[in-house]
Amino acid sequence: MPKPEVDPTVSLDLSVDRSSPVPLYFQLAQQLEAAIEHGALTPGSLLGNEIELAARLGLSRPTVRQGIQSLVDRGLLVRRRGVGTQVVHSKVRRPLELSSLYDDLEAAGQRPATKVLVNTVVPATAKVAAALGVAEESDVHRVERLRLTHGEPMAYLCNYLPPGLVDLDTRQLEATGLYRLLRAAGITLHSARQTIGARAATADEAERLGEDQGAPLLTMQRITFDDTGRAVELGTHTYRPSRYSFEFQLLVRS
Amino acid sequence: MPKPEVDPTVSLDLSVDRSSPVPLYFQLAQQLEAAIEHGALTPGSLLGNEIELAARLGLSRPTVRQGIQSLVDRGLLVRRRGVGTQVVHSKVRRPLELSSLYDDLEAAGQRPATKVLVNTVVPATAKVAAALGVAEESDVHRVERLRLTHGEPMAYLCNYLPPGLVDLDTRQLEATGLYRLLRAAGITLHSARQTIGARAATADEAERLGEDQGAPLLTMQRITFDDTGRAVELGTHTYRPSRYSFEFQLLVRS
DNA sequence: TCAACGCGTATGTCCGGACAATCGAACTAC
DNA sequence: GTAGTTCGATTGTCCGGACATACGCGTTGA
Repeated sequence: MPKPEVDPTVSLDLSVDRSSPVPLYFQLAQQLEAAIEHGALTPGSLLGNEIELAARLGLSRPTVRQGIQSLVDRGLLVRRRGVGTQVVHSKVRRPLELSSLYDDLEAAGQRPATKVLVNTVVPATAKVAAALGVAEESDVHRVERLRLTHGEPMAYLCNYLPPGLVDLDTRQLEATGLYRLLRAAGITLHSARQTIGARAATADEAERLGEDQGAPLLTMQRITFDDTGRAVELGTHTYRPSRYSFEFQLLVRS
Repeated sequence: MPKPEVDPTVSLDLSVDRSSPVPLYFQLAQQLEAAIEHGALTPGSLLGNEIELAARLGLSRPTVRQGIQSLVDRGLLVRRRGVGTQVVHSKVRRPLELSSLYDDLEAAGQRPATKVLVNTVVPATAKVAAALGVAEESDVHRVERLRLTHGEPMAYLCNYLPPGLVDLDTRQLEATGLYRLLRAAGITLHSARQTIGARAATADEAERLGEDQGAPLLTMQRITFDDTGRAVELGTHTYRPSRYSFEFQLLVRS
């Protein structure tokens, strides 16, 4: 008879600090995530039922459920009625977030450099005005930047922002990403609408990015909204495909 | 004095059916979503506090919160402590889901056509074996398809699947999408890892898609996992950028 | 005039319990 | 041996309440 197929129920030592300002369900979620990351909770292993887990931690079941649910929402755990909660196999880790190119690169340890080519105020064209929800011909910020890694150009970024939102200092733009400036200005980013495509480089684009005319470029257009629904940024970016591609994880909305 | 900036608190007639098998919180969520879609709840309007809403519906506050939370998770509502819950402005609607090209096109009313070029079993190369988590040289399905819209080729799709998962009938593959076949086979899709890039077309690719050699192509690689963590599909797709681009919405994970 | 304070209000967190729905496996009957 | 049934285990849904926390705004004080 072969060895049983059922994954073992793992029992690990969890604890919560009731004097901490961190919510209890969040403490639990953090510890579970750490246990998964660290390997204490192996893929496929069952988590043990919620009732007993709550008793062991001195928490109520709703609190335990809330903690588990947050990890389910992020794809780390799967619940099955009548079976239990188990750790998902494989490298299912960080799902897609709304992030800036700068943060992505920095997270990858690339130390990106930015060169601001243009930082002015211009009258909005019809398309820009429609995207940002402002009047045509009204003033908007226009920022053009070149993003470099290892001294080589990687992307050309053109952004429009409505006026009065944030102070666009060229030095700050070169030291950090646009999203950080927006967040630092008290803007709560909420969502974005993106389009990713490809096309051949024009002469100008080729020149800027160090490619040949007609070379394939990866393009991305994005409108970002804050939590009041205002459009706070319109970006038109072109990337050198040899140096950049979009990687992300998707979760099924169940 | 200008007219007040505060958005009005909208009161609409909601009701739940306790004899329905549909969960109460879900009924509430559906009705709220319908009200938003229909325009009864206008962007920016407050939803009214949860306590009173619960009382009006004869529900408990946790149930009402669960219903509201599901819409918050989908980006339709925003909660503010001390303020209330309000409808998000703008066209922030469907966030990114794990979907198939076929479903996307059909949802857009395109009626896609599929031509199966290859449908065989081949020994797995090192890369395919690593992606699918099977032994090198073991048998895997290989499917090559051409996706057409309006009689014109739009994408070339090459997929590998582990054996024994699903019966890959060529006729079915031409009538529907691969994801539907997987779901119909009882497989619960969970997540996918994607990479989107661009490159110049090779002679073969140009031939297949009706482009010139060296023309820019949009590329997508995807490994799809089911809820047990198994890799169930590896896809390598190339798209004609003049006929297809990736559009989606991102939500900030707060 | 303007800044600091306090209050009301709404959501955030947490509790303890109850019953229903579903899954898997052991058991039973044919 | 096989198919159908029963049953235990576990999550799903729902309730009613309690206190904490943060935001907006009016009031107060300098």
